[in-house]
Amino acid sequence: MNDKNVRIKDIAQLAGVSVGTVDRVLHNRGKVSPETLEKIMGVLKKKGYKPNLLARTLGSNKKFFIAALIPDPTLDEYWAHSNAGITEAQEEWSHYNIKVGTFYFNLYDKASFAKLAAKVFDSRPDAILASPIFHQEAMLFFKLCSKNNIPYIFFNSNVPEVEPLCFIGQDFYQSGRLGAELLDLSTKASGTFAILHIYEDIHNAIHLAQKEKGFIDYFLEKNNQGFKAISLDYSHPQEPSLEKELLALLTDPKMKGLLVTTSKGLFITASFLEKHGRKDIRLVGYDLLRENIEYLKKGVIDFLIHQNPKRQTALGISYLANYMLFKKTIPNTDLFPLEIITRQNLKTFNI
Amino acid sequence: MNDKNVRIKDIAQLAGVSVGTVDRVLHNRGKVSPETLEKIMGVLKKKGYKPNLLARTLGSNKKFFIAALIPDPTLDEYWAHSNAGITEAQEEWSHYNIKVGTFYFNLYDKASFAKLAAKVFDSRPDAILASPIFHQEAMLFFKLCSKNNIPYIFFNSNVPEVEPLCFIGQDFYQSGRLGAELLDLSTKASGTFAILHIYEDIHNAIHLAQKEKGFIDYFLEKNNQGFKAISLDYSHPQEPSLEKELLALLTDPKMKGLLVTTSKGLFITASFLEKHGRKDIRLVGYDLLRENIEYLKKGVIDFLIHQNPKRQTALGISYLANYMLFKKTIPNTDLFPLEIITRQNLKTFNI
DNA sequence: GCAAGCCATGTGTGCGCAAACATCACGAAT
DNA sequence: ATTCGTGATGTTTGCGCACACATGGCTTGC
Repeated sequence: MNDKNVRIKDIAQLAGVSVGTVDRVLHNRGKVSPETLEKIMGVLKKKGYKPNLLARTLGSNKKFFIAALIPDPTLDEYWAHSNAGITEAQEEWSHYNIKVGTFYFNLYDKASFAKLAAKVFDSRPDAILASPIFHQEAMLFFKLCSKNNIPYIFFNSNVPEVEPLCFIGQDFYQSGRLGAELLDLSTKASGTFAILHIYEDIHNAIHLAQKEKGFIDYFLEKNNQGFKAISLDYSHPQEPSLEKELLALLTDPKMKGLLVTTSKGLFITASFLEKHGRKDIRLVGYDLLRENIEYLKKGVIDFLIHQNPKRQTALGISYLANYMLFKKTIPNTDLFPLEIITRQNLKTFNI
Repeated sequence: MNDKNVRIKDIAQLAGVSVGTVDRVLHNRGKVSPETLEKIMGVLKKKGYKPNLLARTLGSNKKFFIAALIPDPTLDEYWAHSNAGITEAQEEWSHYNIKVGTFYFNLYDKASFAKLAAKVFDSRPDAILASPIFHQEAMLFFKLCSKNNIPYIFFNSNVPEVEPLCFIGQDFYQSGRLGAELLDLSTKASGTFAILHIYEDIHNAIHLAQKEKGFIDYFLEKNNQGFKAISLDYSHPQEPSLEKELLALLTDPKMKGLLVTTSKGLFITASFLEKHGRKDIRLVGYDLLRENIEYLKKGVIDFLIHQNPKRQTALGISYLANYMLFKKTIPNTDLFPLEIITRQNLKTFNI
């Protein structure tokens, strides 16, 4: 085969037409007779034409604007990581005429989501990356985007009803199973295991339910071996009452381990366990937040499951850029590996 | 600030010179008077000029050739993954005038490495990605490359003496510590733990030593709690003798867990444990090879540590491409996270 | 029968840059 | 004084493509 790249010019020459006609074929701009169309298509396929993407983006002097709609990173450490991923990707794609604008809503305030969504719409973005944590509000907004042909990718949580271009996140069911397994492996004895939902807001109820199902299923499969799994909800935790309830929970001498589904609930539980000196109870939870890391190092938390929020958003921007710039097809869903963090591999994740 | 990108033309205009002069400054091509140089530098800094990398690579119609020197992927599943990463990256960068040529040497044959290295050199590559598993031979060859100003990146193993542009791999010491920790966590009792080196060839002796040190150190820190760590070498394993030796090892009733440092040694050990029904001994090892995955699923292996060979090579190519194309600075070393694989998160790594 | 319209196709320009090429002034050598 | 070299600078071309624009023939309608 010929080593040189085939250009539009070459195709035109081989088909006996001008570059303009080839261009029309490549972009479906019509006004091409069926015969020449067929001829050009033939040559195109035969020579395996691949557009030079550099020249393409250079030539079409388009600017793209991506709006990122995420919770305020200053209010929550987890979202700060998401935000960092956006910043990183922004940097990376700035060369390609891609600009990213961030819109931060209040994690605890549905109304602020709706308000910001309106702002996003007003900014006339070419695409949107969002964490649609308020289901109803998100559904409304992204239906509107759909109508206006604005593509969007979701990360962290999904709203499948509005069919995003892609969902980037984790398999929560499997995540619950993993949590269960880690407790199981690190105890190697039958007993009672609990999954705790400690949250201040309801927006991630769906995740929690899925995690719970995975957790329960895992132990159900071991049912005949004396394992018992229980699930407990602590919404809107006021410190004193929560502590009393947790204490009640731990009166069960068979209690072997806890999986805490929310990252903040985790370090609350950890502090509790530490305070009461319950070293015999294994503790597993989510996310590399500062306090969780501290408790992991101390040995109060045994395993952390990492969601890689930074990579989620960076990939989201990257996908959108590729989609718009290069018409790349992107996967319908991209579920990240469930990464297990312990004391010994923590630093290798250099957070 | 002005929204528009500043171009060379703009800089030239502001400095009252022509684009040619600015170009000379940007590329250190000399022939610029000190005054104009200073003036241009000033404008450059003031306007924060950033070259349009698309236009740059388009304009300088350079082709780059990267040679990848790795063990024959058909002889070993681990290296097949490395090779897959190269293929993937090749695809990704083909648009940017970057071509990758692969050179496969025999993993068990130093001479073939030297021979292939010569071929690599003859191909006059602009850069090299290599796994320098034969220390001496690699040292010789890359000294030559160094003299000829051919940049190179190492992955998997390192030869720091020849100062590669970057080393991509894992922290083997920490990896040994992690292996120890996983055994420790999944037994929660004092006893004897062994690190086993089972290998057919000596080339990765350095890794093994580092892993061993980490392993031993971990348990040393627990010494007062009745932990004991031993290390055993089984080079050139002939199945019968190896089995006998392993059997001898397991007569110690206190034996709680094994860390096997080589991926092939791992499934040999697993088959042995399975055969003798030693379910009480925890087994930890390396790499997502087909057989290891089987034993993980069966529960014979408890944890696998993933080295992500595919991502190592893909990143290596990516680094070299960025280095040559965009003059991007790349890190001196990039140590990958130590990823822990269990039955429950295995599928989320979609190997 | 001739202008208007339209379809199929060809041509030109610019994206931002690298690099070859051109100019020009000034001083040294003949 | 004329030539030549050289350092400093300006000008042009082309990379491969998108897209606006131009052309030219052929069909309509009156």
